Amino acid sequence: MPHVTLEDVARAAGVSLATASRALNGMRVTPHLRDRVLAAAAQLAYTPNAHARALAGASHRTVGVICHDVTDPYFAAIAGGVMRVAGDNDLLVMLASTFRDPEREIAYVSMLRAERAPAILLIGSGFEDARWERAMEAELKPYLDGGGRVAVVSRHRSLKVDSVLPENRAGAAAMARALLELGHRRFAVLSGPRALTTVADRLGGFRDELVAAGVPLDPADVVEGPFTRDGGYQAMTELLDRGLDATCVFALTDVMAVGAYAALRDRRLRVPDDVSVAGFDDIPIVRDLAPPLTTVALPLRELGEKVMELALTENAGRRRRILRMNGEVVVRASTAKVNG
Amino acid sequence: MPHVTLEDVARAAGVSLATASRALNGMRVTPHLRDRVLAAAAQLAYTPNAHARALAGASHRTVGVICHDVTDPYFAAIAGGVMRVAGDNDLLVMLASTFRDPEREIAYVSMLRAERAPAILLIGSGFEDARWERAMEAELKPYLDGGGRVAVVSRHRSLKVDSVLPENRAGAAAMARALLELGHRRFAVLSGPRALTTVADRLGGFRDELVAAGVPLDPADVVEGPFTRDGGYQAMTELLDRGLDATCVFALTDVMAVGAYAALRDRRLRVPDDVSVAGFDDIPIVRDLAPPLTTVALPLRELGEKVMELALTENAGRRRRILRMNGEVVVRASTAKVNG
DNA sequence: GCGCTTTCAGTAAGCGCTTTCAGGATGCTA
DNA sequence: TAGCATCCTGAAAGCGCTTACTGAAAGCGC
Repeated sequence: MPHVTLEDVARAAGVSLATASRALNGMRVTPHLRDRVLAAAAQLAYTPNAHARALAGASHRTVGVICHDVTDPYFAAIAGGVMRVAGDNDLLVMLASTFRDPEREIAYVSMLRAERAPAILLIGSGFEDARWERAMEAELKPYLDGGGRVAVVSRHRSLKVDSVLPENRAGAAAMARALLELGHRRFAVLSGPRALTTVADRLGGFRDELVAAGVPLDPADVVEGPFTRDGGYQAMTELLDRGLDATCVFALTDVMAVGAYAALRDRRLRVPDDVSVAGFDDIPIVRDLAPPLTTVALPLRELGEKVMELALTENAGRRRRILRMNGEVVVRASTAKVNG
Repeated sequence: MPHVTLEDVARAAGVSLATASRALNGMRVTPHLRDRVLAAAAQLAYTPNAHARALAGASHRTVGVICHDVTDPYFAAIAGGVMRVAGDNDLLVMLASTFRDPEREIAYVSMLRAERAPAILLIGSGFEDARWERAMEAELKPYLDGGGRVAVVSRHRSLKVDSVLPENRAGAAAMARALLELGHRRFAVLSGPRALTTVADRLGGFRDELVAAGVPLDPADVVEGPFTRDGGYQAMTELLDRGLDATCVFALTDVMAVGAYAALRDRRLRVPDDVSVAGFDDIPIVRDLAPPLTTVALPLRELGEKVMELALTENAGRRRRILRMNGEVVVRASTAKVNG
């Protein structure tokens, strides 16, 4: 037989469907009957069909989390925070990775809509792409209208939903200040794809602060690569091939900084003796690198906890709530003082 | 209005429910009508209710993956492989983390059963616990009988399902040989919880090989801690507090080795000059540590790809298939030669 | 032009569950 | 003991969709 159904249980217990349902859901039922139902259910290894249940109106407890890549420690850390809060609220979490494909991202939202997930969390930088924005809005609008809840980390341009924003711009500016303080005057940046809002913010914040201090950042000193370890490796290698002039390299994410470390090691260059390196995010691993990485510490787990909480909290007024989360520069051994 | 239903679409298009359904599912329908249906659907931002659809018998495409902790690079890497294959097969992946809680693991299986997921993948070491085994079996049996597919990575004791097994025992033995080869004779082991099958296998393989070479491993030299970075840190610290006698420390996982590095650094001890360190798994980050870690390289992504493939392939005979995956010792700079 | 097959839209029967509604016991008040 | 409120149980109506099954229209050979 393909599946044990509630009807089987009811029949085995000699009660009606309604009674069986009530017994299983803990509503008032004569103890005598309740026991018979539970026993029958256990005996038949009955598992209610979640779809039928959802269809029949019972609310379900699986929230969706969409990020670029769970494999990336940045997202893993945030996801960890989300799962903590979800666990406390007896929710199950469904993690999806888009691998930075806007199409796939929208496909996932669509499928979560279809599943009637009570909440959808979008983690990670949005795309600066009008077409994408419109498509996303088209998916989200009816979902929200249908009572769905949406909250996002770090994408803000147009989406009118609750969000928690890492202070990318301010964090990058603070990093610029810290590095200037150490005496650096010639910088290079390992950047990610320009289409990501995070890139625009971090790069802009860094550059503006330098410029404000009278230290220009030549566009040629900004090398672009994928937001991955290998992207960092490539970008750093490219910089090296051109003949590195900078005393300090700022990677827009820690993951890229890891790649940069490897590229430098392959060239027998030492950090920070030959060149200083700084990152952004403070993913857990960077304090275990040699040397430990100077970076902007974002409270990643907390970001995750906050979005989940935002999505959980009723927001009747339907006004967008924004939580700004500060990053803090943590100077570790990867950045050296330079004698001006 | 809460939700646009197929009926709304059908009415708007002036056709019957059946026709609307067929048009949306790409079955033969007069082009004229088909267009009207599609237009209506688009106009109303219609999304089919996945639950209703599943209930009505359409197969659904979300497989469940259960692991201990997605945040751990080991699982993240395997999950990456799973998602690759799933993506190629147009499947969505639902990732769940149990945080090593057997209860929660069973709860997730139960809920995936309820969702009628076409496949469930269990990633990671099983628990050596008869009660757990029985409960798990009780969940899995009816699921399999109902046509569900199950495949696992690295738990083998009792579960009668397709599995891909990292050669933990052989890998650990090979590591022992490699380390003996380097001249080491006094070892310490950073171990995980004994209840995990992986621990038993790796520790056993390592110890047996040493013993075979006439090098005993005193139980006091095996320190147990959680299978985490902090677990490694603690265990290493404990070892150091006792007065480290070994020339080489073998961490049962790379993640623990990372913690060990930190503990050693805090004591101003150098790897490998003061002590050699080896790990197991070859998670991506370890080649970026300083020094790069000697470890047993498991093809993690591939493990993930294989389980997903196992689950996808029909296995009519219902005979358990086992894929054994070899690990290979990769000697990097964290282990030094010792002059015997 | 007649009976045949073929094509395609519509009708209706569920999928398995929750929940409203109605009715039969039961227990209480007077 | 009659009369009413209280509790439970069971019957039945969907939730939104897919998919036989039905039947009308159209195409074909003779």
